[in-house]
Amino acid sequence: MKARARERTTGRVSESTIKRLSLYYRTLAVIEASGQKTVSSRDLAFRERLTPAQVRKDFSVFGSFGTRGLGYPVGELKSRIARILGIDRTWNVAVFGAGKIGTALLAYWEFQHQGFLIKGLFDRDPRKIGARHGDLVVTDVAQLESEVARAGIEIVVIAVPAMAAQEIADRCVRSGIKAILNFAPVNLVLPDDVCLRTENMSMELEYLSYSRVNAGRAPRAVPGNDLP
Amino acid sequence: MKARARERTTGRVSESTIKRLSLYYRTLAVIEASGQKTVSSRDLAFRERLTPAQVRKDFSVFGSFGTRGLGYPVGELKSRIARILGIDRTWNVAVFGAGKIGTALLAYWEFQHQGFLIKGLFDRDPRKIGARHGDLVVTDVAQLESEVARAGIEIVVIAVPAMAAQEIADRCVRSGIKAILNFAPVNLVLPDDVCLRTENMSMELEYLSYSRVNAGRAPRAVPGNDLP
DNA sequence: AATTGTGAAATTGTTCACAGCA
DNA sequence: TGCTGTGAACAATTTCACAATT
Repeated sequence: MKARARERTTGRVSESTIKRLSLYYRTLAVIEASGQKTVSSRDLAFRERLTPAQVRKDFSVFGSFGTRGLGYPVGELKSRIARILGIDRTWNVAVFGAGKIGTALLAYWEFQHQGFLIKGLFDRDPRKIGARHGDLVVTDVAQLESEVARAGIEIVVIAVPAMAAQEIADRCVRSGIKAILNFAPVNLVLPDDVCLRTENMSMELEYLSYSRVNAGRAPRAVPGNDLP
Repeated sequence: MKARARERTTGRVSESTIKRLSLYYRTLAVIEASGQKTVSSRDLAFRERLTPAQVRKDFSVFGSFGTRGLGYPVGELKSRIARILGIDRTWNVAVFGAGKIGTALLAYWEFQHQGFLIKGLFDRDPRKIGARHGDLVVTDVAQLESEVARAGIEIVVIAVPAMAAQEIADRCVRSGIKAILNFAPVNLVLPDDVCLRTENMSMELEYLSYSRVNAGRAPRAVPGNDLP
């Protein structure tokens, strides 16, 4: 293949590849900050505890970004990944639920998630409505439909109690929302064209529990080498 | 195989099976609360958006729990899963970082995670040390080693800034901790026998972003998340 | 000499399809 | 009849290994 970096329009890309792209992106930011200009699949693999072949395969799905004998140009690789992930733009986000989780997310956001702009914070509780969090004011969830439209919300974070989550999700979907990040411990039922991710801390804790109980054999991603 | 429910001691169990067990567990609690006494693989599969064969395969890894023609006894299945996951006991947990994320976790915990008991909350900031959160008092992180030992901490949650996370993790590991749930946006480097899970909200948001940009063909999530 | 890009092989995970049992 | 348990078929993902390129 002619080596001028070419982006390929690919058919099916696996979820795991996309998740790893996200990891690479974060690590590339660190590498870029350190001043390093190129990075090899071996280097990146070592940092992520993956194999170099995996790293190359992940990138090759989208085309040829690297230079044989040299590696990948850090800055360019990073911006290509940003483009693939769709984070070379901003997204308007609304958070539903101004309780502990909702407000903790706001704090988390401050120094992270540059491209995901929180444009709305909603709650049902009259005692919370009107409260300020940074430059956001808690809005009555009754105004969900009008505010989602007005603020051009594209992604919704659900941080309300389990009981209320399905109703909020339904109303968001009816307002045209197609991407939901759910923190409520409940299986939301949504149309197939809505992308839903459920953040599930129980699952992670239970996985830790499982692996402690079955401590003899721990699950390992062995770092792998192409050549020493 | 003789049909008396028998637990099998299995060799390699996939991570995805364990994650799904966690999902089944949560759903079984809902089913149990509804009074339903048996559940079929078809029923469970429908609720989790999986295939019935997948559900049966997951259970069969650990033995035969069901009754042909009838399904699985809800209560018994639930407690078997609890045993497999190691949540038929309690675990002593410490949280490092009493900032927004750490304290949000505490609130989240209240009505969840019954078996994971928070026995310590630590921070470095003198203004936070001594503050009460429910029946926990923020302890100086200087006492990490002594408190981990005294309270019999087995699982650690890291909710400190990225800068400080590796140091905390190292000290925990030196104190004998073998299971860490990390909320700091950094790749921790730890010995192979320490089980580490990193909760990564960026990854989920970026996945949503990706699937909106590539909206033509909707993404199917993996176990752990939403769809098969 | 170093390192990518990629078919082919190996491995892992999922679904099928049906025997066997309540 | 209905539904589990499971080997065999199939599908997806990862790793290998090496030609191609700088």
